[in-house]
Amino acid sequence: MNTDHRSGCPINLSLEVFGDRWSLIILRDMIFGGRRHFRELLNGSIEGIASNILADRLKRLMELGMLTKADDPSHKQKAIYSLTEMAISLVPILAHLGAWGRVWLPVSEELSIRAELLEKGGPPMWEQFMVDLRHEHLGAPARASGPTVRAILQAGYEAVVARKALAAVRDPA
Amino acid sequence: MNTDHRSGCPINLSLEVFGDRWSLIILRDMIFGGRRHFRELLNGSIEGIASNILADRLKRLMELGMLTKADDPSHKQKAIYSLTEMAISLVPILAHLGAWGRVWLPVSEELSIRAELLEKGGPPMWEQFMVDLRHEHLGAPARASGPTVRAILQAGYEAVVARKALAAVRDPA
DNA sequence: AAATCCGATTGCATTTTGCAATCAGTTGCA
DNA sequence: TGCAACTGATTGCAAAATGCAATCGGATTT
Repeated sequence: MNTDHRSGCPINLSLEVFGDRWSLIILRDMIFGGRRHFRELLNGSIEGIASNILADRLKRLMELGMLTKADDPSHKQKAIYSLTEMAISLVPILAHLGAWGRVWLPVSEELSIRAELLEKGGPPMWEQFMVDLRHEHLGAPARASGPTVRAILQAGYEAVVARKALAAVRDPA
Repeated sequence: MNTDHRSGCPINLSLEVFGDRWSLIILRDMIFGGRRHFRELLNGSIEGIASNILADRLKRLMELGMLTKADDPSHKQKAIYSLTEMAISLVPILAHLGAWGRVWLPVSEELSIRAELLEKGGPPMWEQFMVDLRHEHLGAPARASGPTVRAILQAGYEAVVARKALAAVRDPA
């Protein structure tokens, strides 16, 4: 059980889990981007993770109980990574982190619209999102009605992108 | 403005601020431990930070706008580090992080009692705590009445330590 | 006058990271 | 059938970060 921790402080132990530059990025892409495969995570993240780091972090997150891995039945070579409840319960923290970053850091509009929507939706929206994720990743029952939270966030993102593209056409720099 | 960031994503930018093993530990010790001096931070943290890392992180956090440094008037050699609003507004995130760690990680009872109290106090208690911190670090007005939140957390900690010591006396292993 | 405390700094070995190339097996398509 | 593209990784290597111990010059305490 006690495998070499610096201290039993909750904040310290949390840092030992994702106190690095990539683990939370991977979880972000799985949670908000819906990515489930190695290549999706490798090519999909804007930040450009290296494949050896990705492999290492996926392994680590699995050992920590944040992810599981299964064979993709439709594709003998593909592996599907799933979030565990431990990872899904990070949603409120990611929402707070996004809100904090929006206030204090030089975020871009496109990439912070999701954080803004999630902040406005508040804890009820986070809870809906977690239900969606449990459905996707743990096989739990889906919500009865309405679009998924990820679809809502994605729609907001696309609206911003479209609006900026339109503005660029109208007013070429 | 744009000084070499991996992306404008709020979560990524947040990770660039404290996505390492020490920055949040230092902020934790300042926020919850009330430490203001280099030596207090050096000797006070259970995890045992090295002096060169501490010096580097203090400098970094100052450059990022999370801390300020001032001369201690009572001691020509001492420097006092203060939290900025940017750092104080991390309190809700630290509270969530502590709550998450308490559920999913092998925390020790002594070191997680603060997180437990903060969780039970909820957002109203966090807000009180932030008012206290603004008073301590920014010279803002103090709350009119009642003990500081840190004093409450500290009392809880000491109660646990005392209870465990008593149990050890009564039942020597 | 001596010892201790102050916020660091230095040197050095170890570990982690970043990057590019590569791997063997699987799949899709001509 | 042949072959290119794609699958989840692995390897080698240079650069950066970390951990650790010793040390610094000045200030304060005893």
